[in-house]
Amino acid sequence: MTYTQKCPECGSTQLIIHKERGEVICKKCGLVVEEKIIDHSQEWQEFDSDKSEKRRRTGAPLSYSRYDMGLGTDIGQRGDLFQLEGKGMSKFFRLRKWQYRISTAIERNLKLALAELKRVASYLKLPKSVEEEAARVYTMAVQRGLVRGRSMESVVAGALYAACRRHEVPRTLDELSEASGIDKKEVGRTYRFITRELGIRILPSNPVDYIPRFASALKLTAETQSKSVEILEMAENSELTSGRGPTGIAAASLYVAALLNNEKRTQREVADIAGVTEVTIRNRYKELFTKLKLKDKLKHIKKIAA
DNA sequence: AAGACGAAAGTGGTTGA
DNA sequence: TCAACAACTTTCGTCTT
Repeated sequence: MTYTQKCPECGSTQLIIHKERGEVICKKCGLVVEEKIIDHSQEWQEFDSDKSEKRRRTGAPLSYSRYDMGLGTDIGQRGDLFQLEGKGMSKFFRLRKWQYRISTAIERNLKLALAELKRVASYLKLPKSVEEEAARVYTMAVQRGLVRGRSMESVVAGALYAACRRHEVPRTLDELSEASGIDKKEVGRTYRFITRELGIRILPSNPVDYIPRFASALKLTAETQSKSVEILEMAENSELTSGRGPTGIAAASLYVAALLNNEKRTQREVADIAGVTEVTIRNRYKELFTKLKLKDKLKHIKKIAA
């Protein structure tokens, strides 16, 4: 999908389309250009090219929030039985019994898991699309028997984390951990496990995605927010971001931006919101200073203030 | 007194043999 | 499977406002 509009505020053409929020946001100045956009894209995922061609928009949409997407198939009880006798008959009954057992086991599991998933998702105020994605991931995990040996809750948390990352509405591992009551390490472990097993590729999370949330939690102005995005881009160009924790970088750039805009927040405050320590912020923004030569700028501003 | 700073030691995860 | 390694945290003492 392309978006060719210009930002009416600053004229920038760098507009970000946020499907889950239904908003178009200017990357430069943070202005919400358009909101409550209707998502016209198809709501299902495609597994292979063969099936995707057969998809038609008829009937109720497929939903991964339902354990069998409303499309279960059972081995029948009557009708085609008359052709079988003896061995065939007993085999048939055995199959039916197992199918019943397996499907009820999976169903029970999914029922519980999806309820848990719903709870955690709403606790974190996650958009519906992420919830669906997580449900899909979880369903695949169950079908592949990846839940065995792991607690259901931790797999749910892992699936949610993966879904968040994919939809670029990042929540930190800490937040997932707090919402689900699962140890942070455990969430990370199962997250890595299921994404590896299911072959889900995830882009490394972008620090910019954290900025709006952190900024609003710190009650910073929009100017500061876009300032920090600016700093973030400069940092990225100077190769300062690779290999570092995205939250730390986001926190540091916010801290610096707040300083530059005379909206000073203590390192402690920023650190708490971002879920990193003050030390990390110090290290990051020390790097920002030396590499980006922000030092002079800051001194300049201080002089004006004094 | 609170915040900022930095050194040093410890932790969990990744990588490469 | 193990050791080396980088990033990050914890802790604590010192400096600045």
